[in-house]
Amino acid sequence: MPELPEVEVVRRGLEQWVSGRTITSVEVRHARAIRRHLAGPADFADRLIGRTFGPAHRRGKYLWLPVEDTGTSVLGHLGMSGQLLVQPAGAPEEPHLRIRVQFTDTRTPEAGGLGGTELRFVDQRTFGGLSLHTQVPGEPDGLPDAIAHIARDPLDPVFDEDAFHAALRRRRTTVKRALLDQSLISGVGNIYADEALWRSKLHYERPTATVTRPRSVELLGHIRDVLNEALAVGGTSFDSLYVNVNGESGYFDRSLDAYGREDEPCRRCGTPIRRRPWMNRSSYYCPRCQRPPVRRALPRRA
DNA sequence: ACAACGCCCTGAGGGC
DNA sequence: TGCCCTCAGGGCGTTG
Repeated sequence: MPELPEVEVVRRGLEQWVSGRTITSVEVRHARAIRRHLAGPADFADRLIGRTFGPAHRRGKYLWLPVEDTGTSVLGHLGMSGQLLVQPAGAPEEPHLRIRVQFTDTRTPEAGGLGGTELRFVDQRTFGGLSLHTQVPGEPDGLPDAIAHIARDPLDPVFDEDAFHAALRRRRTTVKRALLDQSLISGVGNIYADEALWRSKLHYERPTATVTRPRSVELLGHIRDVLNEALAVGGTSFDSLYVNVNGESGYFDRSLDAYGREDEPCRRCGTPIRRRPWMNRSSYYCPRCQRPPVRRALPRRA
C-alpha cells in the first residue's frame, strides 16, 4: 500500500526524529524483517551500535539512512504493511513489532531534545524490512548498492524524461506493467498507476509501443500531479496500516478517482468504474473514458 | 536480454 | 459460531 507519497511522508519523519541520533541498542524480534541483511541479526546490530544516523533519503519506495563514518547505509522498505514509528520507549509493544532501535540521547522532548523515544519497525505481513548495505561509490547520498538497479522516481530532479519515453517505446509490454516496473520508473504502485491512467484516459492494457511522445509526456505529468497531491495531504490510507512516524494517517483516499471505486460513477462521465482482475491484483478504470486498445486484426490466411 | 509468473505473509471479510 | 476461501500486493528469484 505505501507508494512514493507515503514513503516520502515517512522519510520526512525519519529526518526529523531519527537523523543525527546515536544508536545504543538494536533488537531484532523477527528474522524475516532483516532477511535482506544476509549476515544476520547479530551482525546487523553489531554494525549499528555506537554509530550515528545521517540524513534520510528516498528513491521510489525505498528509503535509507547513511551510517556516519562507515560507508554503509540502513535500507528500508515498507512492503505492504510496514511502519516506521517513533514511540516513547515505554509505549506498549505493537502486536507486529519486528525491530526496535534505541538511542543515546537523554534530553526529553519537553526540554527540546529527542530523548526517551525509540524507532520501531512494525509489519503485519512481513513483506518489508531493514538491511545494511555498502554505499555505491560516487553517489553523494550514500545510495545502498542493493538498490542501484532501482530507477529514479518522477519527483527526482534528475529523472530523465527522454530516457523514460525511449525505454517505454522499446518495451514489449503494456503500459501499467511498465509503470509498476521499478527499474523503469520507481515509486508508482497499483493505486497511483490506476489514478494516473484514469487522468490520462489510457487503458491499462495499452501496449507501450503505441504510446506516442505527447501521450507519455502527458502521462508523466499526471503521475507527478497525483503523487504531489497525495503527498500534500499526507498520503493515502485505506486502513490503519499506513501511517507516518507518529502513527497518523493521510487523507488522499478521499480524492481517488478510480482505485477502489468499483460501480461508483466516473467523476468525468458518470459511467460506473470497473474493476478487473489483473496480475493477481485489481485494475480500476472507466470503460468509457479509458477505451481498451483496438486489437489489430490478424492477416487473413489464404 | 527481456517478459511474465509464482511465491512470500497475515488479517479482514464473505459465504455457508 | 466457526471454518474455509479469497483478497490485499511489492519485489525478487525462477522460468520461459
